[in-house]
Amino acid sequence: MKWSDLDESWCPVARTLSALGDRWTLLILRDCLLGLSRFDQFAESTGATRHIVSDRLKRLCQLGVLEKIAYCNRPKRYEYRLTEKGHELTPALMTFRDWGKKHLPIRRPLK
Amino acid sequence: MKWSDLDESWCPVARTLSALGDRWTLLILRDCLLGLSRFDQFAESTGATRHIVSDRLKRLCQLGVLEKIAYCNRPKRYEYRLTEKGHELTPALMTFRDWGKKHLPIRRPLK
DNA sequence: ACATATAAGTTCTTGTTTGGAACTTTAAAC
DNA sequence: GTTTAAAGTTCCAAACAAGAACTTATATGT
Repeated sequence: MKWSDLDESWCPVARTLSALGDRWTLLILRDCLLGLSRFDQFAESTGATRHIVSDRLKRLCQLGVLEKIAYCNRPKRYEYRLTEKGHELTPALMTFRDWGKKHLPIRRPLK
Repeated sequence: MKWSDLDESWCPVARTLSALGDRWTLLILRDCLLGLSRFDQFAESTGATRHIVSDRLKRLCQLGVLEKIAYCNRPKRYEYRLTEKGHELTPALMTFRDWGKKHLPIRRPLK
């Protein structure tokens, strides 16, 4: 079964993961919660390639999780903002944050 | 940047997603919460290939999110159970469940 | 006027991951 | 001794990702 076919699943978790559960997408949403909103910021902050950032932002807008807003007209420049729908995912990211803090500590190289 | 390099990120969300945030992994954890525990059950329920199920179960055990327990000795057969560490991810899956129910309704074909 | 800079992408090539089906192993059941 | 079952592994083709270079539109400095 292809991943994208999960959007027709009876299970709401599967449908959500089909939409958001690939690599990078949730990381871009983390950035939005941290206040980032521009293409180059997402690319730098996440480390994803520009190609991926472009693809994920497009899909998040189609889903209504983000909205694309012109913040400058000449030249045309856009930023991306979480919608209410997008904000409703915050608790999941909080859970991942807490879980990571607790169970995946950074291994700092000893000096 | 490669996805797996995120495990060294300063950000706990990124570290968690590096561990669990690929396709299928969270879906296997959903199955565990629904009470499934065996290889073939995961393969059938998620729709992932056996190859992927094998890989993800291995990694979830290494992470300590699941534990592999023999439930039969001759022939050797194993099942997978959520650890306490694994159970702590439940709130994230609940959020995805609620979000999917609310925002991604199933489009049933009209008869 | 001309070169440089900036933001938001797109394109190209190469390498990695996934999807689907078939095969393997161990042992019980018919 | 053939079939069944669970839990994997192996193989190949197709889809996806990584990294770098290129594009477009405009503003800024010299």
